[in-house]
Amino acid sequence: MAATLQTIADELGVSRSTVSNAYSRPDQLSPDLRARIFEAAERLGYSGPNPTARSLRRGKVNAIGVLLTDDLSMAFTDPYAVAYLRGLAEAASARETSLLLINLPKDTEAGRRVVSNAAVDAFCLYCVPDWHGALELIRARGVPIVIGEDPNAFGPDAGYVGIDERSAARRLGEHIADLGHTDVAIVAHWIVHGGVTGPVDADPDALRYYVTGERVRGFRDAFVEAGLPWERVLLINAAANDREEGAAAAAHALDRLGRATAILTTSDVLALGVLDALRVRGLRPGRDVSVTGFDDIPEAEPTGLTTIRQPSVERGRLAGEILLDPPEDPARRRLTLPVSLVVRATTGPNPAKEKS
Amino acid sequence: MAATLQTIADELGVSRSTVSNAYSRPDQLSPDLRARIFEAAERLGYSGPNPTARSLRRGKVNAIGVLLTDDLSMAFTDPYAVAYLRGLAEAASARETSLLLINLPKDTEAGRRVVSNAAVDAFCLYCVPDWHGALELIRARGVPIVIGEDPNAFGPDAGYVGIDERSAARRLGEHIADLGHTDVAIVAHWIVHGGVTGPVDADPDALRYYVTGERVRGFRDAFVEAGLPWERVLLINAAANDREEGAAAAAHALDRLGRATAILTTSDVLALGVLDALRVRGLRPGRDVSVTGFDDIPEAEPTGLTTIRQPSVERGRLAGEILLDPPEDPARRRLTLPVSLVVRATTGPNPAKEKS
DNA sequence: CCGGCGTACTGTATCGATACAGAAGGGTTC
DNA sequence: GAACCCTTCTGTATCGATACAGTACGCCGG
Repeated sequence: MAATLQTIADELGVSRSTVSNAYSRPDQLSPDLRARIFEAAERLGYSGPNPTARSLRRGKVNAIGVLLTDDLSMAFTDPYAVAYLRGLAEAASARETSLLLINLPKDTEAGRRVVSNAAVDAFCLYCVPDWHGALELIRARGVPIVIGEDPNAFGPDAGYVGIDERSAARRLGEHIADLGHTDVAIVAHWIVHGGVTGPVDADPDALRYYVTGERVRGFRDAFVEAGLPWERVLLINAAANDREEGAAAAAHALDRLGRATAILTTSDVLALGVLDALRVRGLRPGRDVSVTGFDDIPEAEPTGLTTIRQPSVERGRLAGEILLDPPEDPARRRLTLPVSLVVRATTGPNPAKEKS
Repeated sequence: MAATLQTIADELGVSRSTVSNAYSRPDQLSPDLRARIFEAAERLGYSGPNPTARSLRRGKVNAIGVLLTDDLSMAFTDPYAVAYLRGLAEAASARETSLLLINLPKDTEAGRRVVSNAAVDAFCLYCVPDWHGALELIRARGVPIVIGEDPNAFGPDAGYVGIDERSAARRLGEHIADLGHTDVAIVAHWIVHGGVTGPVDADPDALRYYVTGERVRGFRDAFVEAGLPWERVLLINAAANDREEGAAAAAHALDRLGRATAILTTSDVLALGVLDALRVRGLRPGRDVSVTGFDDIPEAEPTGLTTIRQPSVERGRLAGEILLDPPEDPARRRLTLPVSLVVRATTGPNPAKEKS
């Protein structure tokens, strides 16, 4: 039988309230009595108020829920996710709040149980597949939410910290078009969910995964404006957002007649894989084949990768701040952050044109 | 005023217990009534039992606490930590349990508050500095604990999943000694806590940080046995366990008269930094200077790093299993896992001897 | 017609704390 | 000496659920 406030109260012949005050409101009792309470607590093996009971009474648990999809290694492995979580953890930590990492199982019923049982003050959704059934339950929980992707996923009540994915991608597309490339491939994660890595024929307006959809549409915007027919663009699905899949996807663009001279990707990690594929084939990035990424992860700079720089850590930090110190002004709970195009060595003029 | 079980009960004229059963024990009521309860819940905006109240009553919160030191980026950035956390998350997730990442602030008082407020069923300590004041509070909480480093830190009641750090390091030391090296430097993290990167004069028997202490002592064991006087070994402190500090530390061993021909490190990450430092100076790893790591992180293999392979993911997974499904047999709650020496290209014979 | 049993639901105690109104006691002020 | 205040503590209501014993009732066998 573990000691509770009452145990200590009985031991000293004071009220339970007083013992509670000793821990939570030291100004409400004399220092002398407080010291005696702590001494008795120590003696009886009481280590302070039960966090669960306290949370119930206070209506606050000091935790933010972070949902991870079934592939949870990504949360720790993907450099963008790592940066985002770091920002979030910083904001939370500054407010004495912890992060509850919730792994969302594939099984919907189990997913609902896990979400229902999560004692949190708020949820931060930063890359949950939009189609997962547990999302609706999260909204029903009625706790504050910040999302990091589709600004419309949860309606205007949810906070939002994101970037203009589409126009950012468009800038990459324009850069490639300006360099004269006409044989272009796009390597994108989750064009089709649950699919394999390889070329797909998909309508950019009908992609389910928001981020990929917007980025692909942004690429198309640029190409269409540059007069490059969309039908000529090779769309390649990557089954996972990692380096290996990036390399595997690139193979489909490189080992064919009419090899692509430019490969755009939806993330730096995929782009690094594409570069691996080039290296294996003895192709020079930026000369034989141009490659672009997205995110500007730390590895992008030493690699010379042309990419979009986005404030990943900042996105996480701001999400945390919006959840824990919600700004009065609703407009300040929905932020679109600026990005910039970083041109490095992996992009260059279309070699086919140079010759002519 | 949010809806509770009582709201639903009143609406339908049934008892609160019955509504509770609808959610938690479907076999206790007729399917028909259960459906009506869910319908009413939907209508009144009730999203299921409050997790905090449920946790209080059940005495279980379905969460494992993971403490991170103030430098929390490490938890996401350090490859060993990432692997460990992944294993832990897998074990937890399989049991519908979440991970509560608790950032331990530098300020001891705030640290105690955060630990006290953490609603968890168990704690997993995998790299908390041994000297942090909040540790004692964790033990006082009386919840199950598994530690991943110093097996004696919490007494025999705590679970333990680790490796024999000292004998593992000894094998690296023997390997280096066998190759004939006599000018040896050791780059180690946290030889002195809060210190700067650079040579230090420290007694291996008096190091506070357990892992570093054991590994350094293991190196010494090997050297002493090989007849290499410990006084000749250059000990270099790395202020952080990252690549940059590894490179900075290596500079102290390379830019001096009587340059080291072998540099042992306490982690692969540091070793990668040492290799960076060699590259900058045009020195060939395994030829001009031998380098060893520790952990066998994914990057070690392509780099050709000689290191100790340890089961990082497995350590996390087993820790989670011990916490969530404690084996009856106490011996099975304290595991020392095997490691192996992986010799690759970064170690080779002492070039000074070859010449003669 | 009675005992026994299974199903469906109810009622109360309880988990371990905090909030808040109130009371006791001593000291000031006019 | 009455009115008032401050400090220090007390007592009760409450947070939102679950556990468990108990009740009501229909059904079956004998």
